[in-house]
Amino acid sequence: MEPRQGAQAIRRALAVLRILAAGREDGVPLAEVVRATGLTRPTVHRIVHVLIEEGIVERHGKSGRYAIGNQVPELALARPRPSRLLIVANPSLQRASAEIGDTLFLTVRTGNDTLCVDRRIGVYPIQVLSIEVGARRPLGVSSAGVAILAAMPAPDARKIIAANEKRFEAYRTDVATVLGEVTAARRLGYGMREIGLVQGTKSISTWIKTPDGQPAAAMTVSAVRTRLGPRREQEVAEILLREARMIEQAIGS
Amino acid sequence: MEPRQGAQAIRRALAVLRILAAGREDGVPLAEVVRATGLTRPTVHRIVHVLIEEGIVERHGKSGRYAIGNQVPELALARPRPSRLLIVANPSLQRASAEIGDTLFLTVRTGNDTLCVDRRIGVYPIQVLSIEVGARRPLGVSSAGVAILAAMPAPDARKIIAANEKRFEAYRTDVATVLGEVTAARRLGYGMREIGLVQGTKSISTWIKTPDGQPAAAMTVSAVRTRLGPRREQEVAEILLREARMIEQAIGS
DNA sequence: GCCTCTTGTCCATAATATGGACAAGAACGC
DNA sequence: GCGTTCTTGTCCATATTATGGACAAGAGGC
Repeated sequence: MEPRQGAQAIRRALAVLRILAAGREDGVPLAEVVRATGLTRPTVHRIVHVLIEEGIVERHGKSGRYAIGNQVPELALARPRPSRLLIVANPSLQRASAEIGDTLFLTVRTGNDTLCVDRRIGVYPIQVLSIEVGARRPLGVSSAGVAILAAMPAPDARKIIAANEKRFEAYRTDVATVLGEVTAARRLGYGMREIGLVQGTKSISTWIKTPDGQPAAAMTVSAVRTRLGPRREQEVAEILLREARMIEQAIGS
Repeated sequence: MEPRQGAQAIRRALAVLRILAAGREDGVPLAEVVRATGLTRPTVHRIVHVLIEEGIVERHGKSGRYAIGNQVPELALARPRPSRLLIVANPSLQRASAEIGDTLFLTVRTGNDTLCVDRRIGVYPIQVLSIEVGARRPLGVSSAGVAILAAMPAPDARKIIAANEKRFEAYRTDVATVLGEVTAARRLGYGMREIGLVQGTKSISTWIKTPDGQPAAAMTVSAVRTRLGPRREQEVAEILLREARMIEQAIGS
């Protein structure tokens, strides 16, 4: 798969779109897109404004930030069915959520990003709700991303981490830290972050591989840190690992 | 709004995507994309294959057809909320569906296309179900498209019809026919097709305008032709017109 | 007022996307 | 089998297109 050429502009436009997607409803300022993509400002400006004319991007009146526009969900309607993963993961999420009681996430890999595609609220009265379906982050900044990186061949993981370098700053991390976390996750057998993206939370993630051995998703539990001591971390990890293996089975069949 | 330049390739890629979206799950053969966009084959080929590498387009193994890929719904997750129109139209659709009993559609305009965004099945035992949420067609080939064209200034409508010319052939119609239907719809006050896209069906559509006077959507009833004689056509049209006005009110407030 | 941040625009230039021409595969008829 | 007519895929010289340095103009802080 040597990169086909003659379409630089299209690839750049898509890179811009993926950064804008990470900004969700609020959008992203132009300068941030410039930073994250490494493109020059005139180029990003031109791309973004053409995409606005085409209805693919919107500009928020007040803030001037750029966000994914209306036409993207319209194009998405061409694919009506929910993904196979979402269907086969459903019973596992149900079970694990009931057993654990804390917030559960299903996160997929898409390019160099993680994307939260499902969330289950548990029964415990304190729940970490900051991450929503649709949340998108560079691979490496969340425990789910660390888990997915840990499950792939080290050179591939390193490549992705290097590609995301420019975006790490916005999440207050860096290449060295991420590499360390990935190594730790490989040793542990699951991804973990003592300091979640939200203050005072802790997350545990297991990876889910497709039949060809590539990690495609992660299952994550997030809770206030005090609820995930060493003992309970072990318990939760075992449940997640068990369900992850079941989902892998279900994908295969 | 003079078209900004320096992004021909991006605009072309989007034109390709919109054609692919009309093909839904089944996708569209390359030759058809070439026809519909008016681009040359090498250009379309290059664009489509770059989009495949980027995950925006997929190729169906068996048929070799090209279709909207996984990443499009993934990008769409960045916009979680359903559109305002869908929310405010809900009670009207409910009411009209109950009153009429035949299948009801809500269709929006997106660029030069119509896009079905909601469908309600009625109580009558024979229902026209061939059009699904996500169905996308050139403006002019469905009664909803005719209604929307009829509700806009004649020069704008003519421009769109001309732009869609190359795509009409696939739907067995042409510019002259569409122009005739639009004129008829203007006179009637609603759009109508004695011969629906599906054999033996008939459709009636009313337009819905935004506060600025631009038609943004249409509400359609489709039924087997025998169920929509002149008398009932009148009745159904009155209900649709009443509800369309109510939706317009609701959008404004 | 000044400074620093952002976004927006211009235009000469180089690099990029273009499409004519050619090739190969698939489906059909005979 | 062979010819015909579809389709899709590839090459590469060319000119058109996208690029980005430089400059400008707002917006906000102090």
